[in-house]
Amino acid sequence: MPEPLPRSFYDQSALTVARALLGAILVRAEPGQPRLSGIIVETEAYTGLDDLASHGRHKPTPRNKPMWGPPGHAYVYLSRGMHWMLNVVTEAEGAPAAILIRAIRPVEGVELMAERRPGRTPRELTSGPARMTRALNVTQALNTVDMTTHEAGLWIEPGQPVLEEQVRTGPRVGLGKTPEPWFSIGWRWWVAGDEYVSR
DNA sequence: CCGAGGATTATCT
DNA sequence: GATAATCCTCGGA
Repeated sequence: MPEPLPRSFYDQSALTVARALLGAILVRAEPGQPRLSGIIVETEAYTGLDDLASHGRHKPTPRNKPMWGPPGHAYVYLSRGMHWMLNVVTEAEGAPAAILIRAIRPVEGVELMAERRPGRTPRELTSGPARMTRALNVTQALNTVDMTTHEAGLWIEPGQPVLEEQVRTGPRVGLGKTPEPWFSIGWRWWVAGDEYVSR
């Protein structure tokens, strides 16, 4: 069984990590359940410094504090009062930055994912940040856990590298009234033509 | 197929 | 009190 990506992987620029995560395998292992996994096909980078779209744009608060924490840990928060979002913290401790994992292509445990997403087509199982967390049972309970070990049942393994010619970038999704240039900057990465990419 | 609007609640101003 | 790194349903074509 491959080892989780190490802390040094996440201790890089958020932009570098967001690109490098394409093709990696997100793994969810819960006691008494079959292992769930999928290939990461869509990511978004949020840096704190001057990024007016990022939760790390201001001071640390109870919610966004994990973004300042050590790289390789999870940052999970509730969006719109009902959807859990999964991020991986990047860059050195003290620098607020994280990657939002927006979509995966299911590999292992598709049956269980389907059970958790009743009435959905296969494509709808994990083709969006909240769809994915629902299929993988990622909730608040996983906020701040270390994703560089097997301990918490959530980690990322190396996968098949995605070639540069298959990578696309574009504006991040759902930013509302975020001002330019942050609204349109190409900090969303996805695999060209993959049906599991959101929208 | 497509766009509009509602759901639902923690979080921050 | 307003907002939110979203998803789903429904109505119209």
